[in-house]
Amino acid sequence: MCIAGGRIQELRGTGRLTTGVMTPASPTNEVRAHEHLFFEGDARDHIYIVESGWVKLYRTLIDGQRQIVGFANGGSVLGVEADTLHLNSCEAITDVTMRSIPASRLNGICRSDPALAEQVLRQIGRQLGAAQAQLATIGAQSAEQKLATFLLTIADLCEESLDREFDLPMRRGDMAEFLGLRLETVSRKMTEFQRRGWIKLTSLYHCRLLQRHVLEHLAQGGEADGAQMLQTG
Amino acid sequence: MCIAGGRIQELRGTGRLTTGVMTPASPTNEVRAHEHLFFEGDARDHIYIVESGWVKLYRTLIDGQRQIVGFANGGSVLGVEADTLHLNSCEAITDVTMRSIPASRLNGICRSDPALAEQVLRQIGRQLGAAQAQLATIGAQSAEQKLATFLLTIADLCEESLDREFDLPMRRGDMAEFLGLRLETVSRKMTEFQRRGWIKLTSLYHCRLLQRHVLEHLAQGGEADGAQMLQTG
DNA sequence: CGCGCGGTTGATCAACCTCAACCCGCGTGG
DNA sequence: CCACGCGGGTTGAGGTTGATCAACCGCGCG
Repeated sequence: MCIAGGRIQELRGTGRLTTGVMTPASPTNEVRAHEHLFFEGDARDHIYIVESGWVKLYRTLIDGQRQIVGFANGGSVLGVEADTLHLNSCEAITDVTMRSIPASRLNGICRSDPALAEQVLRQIGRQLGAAQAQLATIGAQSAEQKLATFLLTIADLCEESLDREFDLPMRRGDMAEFLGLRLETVSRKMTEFQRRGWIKLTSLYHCRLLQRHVLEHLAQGGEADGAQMLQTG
Repeated sequence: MCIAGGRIQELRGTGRLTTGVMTPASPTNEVRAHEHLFFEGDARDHIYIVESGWVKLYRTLIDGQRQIVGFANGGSVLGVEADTLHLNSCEAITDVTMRSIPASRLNGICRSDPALAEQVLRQIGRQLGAAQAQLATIGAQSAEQKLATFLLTIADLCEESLDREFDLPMRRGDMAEFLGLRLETVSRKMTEFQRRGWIKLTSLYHCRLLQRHVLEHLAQGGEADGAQMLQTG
């Protein structure tokens, strides 16, 4: 099913942690768009579970280059990769609500709250798989293929709503930093996709898939100029 | 400490699961170099814990491109990213011994074996951090920087033994597929590193670091031609 | 109005890929 | 013993992709 053309599974809403699992006392925090939940190097005194909204996780190299290592929405667990210090920075890209769990409660969590522990375990496994899929995308695909993969992922995410139409919750620069490209390249490819009739951008942040099969072919490693896809052009 | 120039922490031997944690009944399997433990798409009826030796985890795109998503040695847990089917193929690159845990025992593992469960939790967190570090390397660094990062990672791994001297347990092609490069590029950069006096290859699979600080500078995003590093040349 | 931010577009360039030849060590078999 | 092929690696020439640098657009806002 999900072969190596891999989608970013952490973007999916499936398997999310239900609030019912949480102990009633877990506090709910709210964070506004563009605020940071934590920075790389901060002490990790909590882990967080996103309830609604979107955040981006990223790392910064000393030369200023950034790499977004994941986007996360409802159900995702943040901060589990860290031991004592956060390894990523985390910034809300929309308004966000989340629950926080003190790091101290992680010790012995299996005994104290086995249901939560197993949910967390499953969720980390999912995130690991997503990170690996993203490795395959960044490491082995062309700019065109990366963008096709990315758009399909976001589209799948929103297929609960109107088919083939969805919001892109991040800017061009975020997409570029996620895919290991420059924002100019993302911009060029987006317009190219549109010019070829594969997608339609109704606004900068809203997209409609016109030729989903072409994108799927690309995302799985196919060429853009195959004759078999011109039949519908 | 480990800022974004990120090393592949899963390569480190630290934090490995001790056999004492395992229930005595866990069977030990042996696998010879170049044999597969499992393939992408196989049913995941076990997870595995590596005891000794090295394996590579990889995904294959339909056009034949491969991406190695991680190398694993003693202490690593394999198969946790999967739900019902393995998402990666896993091949031994040296002779390997490992223990297997039936997938059925994962349900309720927190109750039945909380010590093991928490070790697995920590280990997956580590692997997730490693995958994210690798994302930053692949997505945001040049070929030169990627190779410097990679060599330092392997070197750190072996710093238990003779300082600055270590084995590369994989071939050029594996390094390339891990770093998102072509093997010709890896080969070229390796000889270039050697020509510049940064490393010395005593054999194809044995390396000695002569100018560790130069590699560190590169790995953190620095330039190769800075004057400040020629003082020791 | 002027400015800044985010995005688009164009021209140029270099890093890396591609394809091909070649080297070397090794095992095999005539 | 040598010829041969093979796997893994290195090296070279040339092409392409995507980065770089710069100009420009549209919009919102002080």
